[in-house]
Amino acid sequence: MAIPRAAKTLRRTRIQEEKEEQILEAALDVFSVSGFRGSTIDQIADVAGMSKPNLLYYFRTKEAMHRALIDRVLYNWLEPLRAFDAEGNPESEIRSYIRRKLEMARDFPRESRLFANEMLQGAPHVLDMLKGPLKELVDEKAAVIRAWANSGKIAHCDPYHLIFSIWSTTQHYADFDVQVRAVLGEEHSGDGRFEDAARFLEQLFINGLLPEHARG
Amino acid sequence: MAIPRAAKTLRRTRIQEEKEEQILEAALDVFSVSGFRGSTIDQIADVAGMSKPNLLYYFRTKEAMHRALIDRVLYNWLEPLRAFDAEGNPESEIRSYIRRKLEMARDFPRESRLFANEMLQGAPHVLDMLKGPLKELVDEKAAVIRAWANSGKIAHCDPYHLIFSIWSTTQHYADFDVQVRAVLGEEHSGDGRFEDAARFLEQLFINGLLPEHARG
DNA sequence: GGATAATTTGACCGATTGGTAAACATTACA
DNA sequence: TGTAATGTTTACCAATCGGTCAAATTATCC
Repeated sequence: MAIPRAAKTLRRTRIQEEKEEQILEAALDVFSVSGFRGSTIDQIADVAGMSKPNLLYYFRTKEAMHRALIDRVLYNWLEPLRAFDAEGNPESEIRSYIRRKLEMARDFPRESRLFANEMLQGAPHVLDMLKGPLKELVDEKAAVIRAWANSGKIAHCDPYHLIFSIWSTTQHYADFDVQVRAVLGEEHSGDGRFEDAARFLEQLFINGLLPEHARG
Repeated sequence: MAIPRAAKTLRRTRIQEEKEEQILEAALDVFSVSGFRGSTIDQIADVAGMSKPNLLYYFRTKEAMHRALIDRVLYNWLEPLRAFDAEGNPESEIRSYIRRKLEMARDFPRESRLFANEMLQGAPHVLDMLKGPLKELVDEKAAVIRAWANSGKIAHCDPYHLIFSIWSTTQHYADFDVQVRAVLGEEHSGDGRFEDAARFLEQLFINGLLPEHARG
């Protein structure tokens, strides 16, 4: 007789690890394209290559699947911002933050779209995280940027909007990938496009933030 | 006896104009949040304050509603880019393009989210428009920007990525509004936030594109 | 006012939705 | 190897989905 699913968490079997992994991978595929409401359990089961009830054996509801997926993806998503270092040199810190965010957009576009979908819907599942941990992290990094500006290392600017603009420009290449491809033409895809974007954005932000005394 | 709906387009009555307007307004509300798949006709009918069959009297399918909505919204959406003037002065053209896009994000956030949703899903309903009219328009404006760079009026840069970055930074304030609000705190909403964003972005793009000879 | 066209509604349809129950199959472990 | 725990499947459910239909209502125009 099957044990009530609440007990499942007491000891995790090999099969549990594998199947949950498999399911979340499929869920990422589906949720990142259609959002929560637009995705169906059947779709996810299809992609995961298992039956719907089997899927529901591991995650009791669609909600639970979505929550598990977001939890698992969230931590890594904020890693680049966490790595942003107050002790470092502003130019190289900003440069490598842009690089890292751009690499994530290239290597984890589904994760980017998952969040974008969530934002468009008003962040019903992650609002607390935005107002809590995310805000705190951004506040901390904004203070760093402000200190750089005050000591003349970069131009005076609103650090929050600077962070927003790095987020938006880099994530754009994941979230609006279709549009970027349509406008540039298919020939400009792959690494060339990535390098062009990186070069442009670094130029934009580095020159855009050059301290006042460094301009003519 | 009701006339076949195909004949409806021959002569449009007052009621038709009003109701179609009412429906598209409601559809914008719903589609912009949940995307095409995630939205239901019942939801839209609810918001529009009319019965589902009545709604389907004006638009025969959900698809038809969505198409009509996108058609209606598209033209205005590209207006700022169309207004981008080759004859003008680069700095003021870029400045006012940013302004205009930011105003649209502020005044028409639902329209912005409608497109964002469409992009995330791979643009199933507007791909031809992206590859056709949009690409042509962007190609044209990119040539203008390139000419400005070649004549030393602005720094050399990839004009396509410049356009992408203006799109993404400005639309971010509509599409990721929840996140922006969560991070800035509710007190920083309204026009103050808009002005801060405009100031920051103008600074970023104007300084970021300052021609090489104008830097120290 | 009456005829006619346009609009609106309630009742309904088959397909799909999220989710369940229980029988069945497999695994882990003594 | 036996058996209890774990995993999988088939069949199913009520609710919701996109959409139809015919009857009822309202607007238009002579």
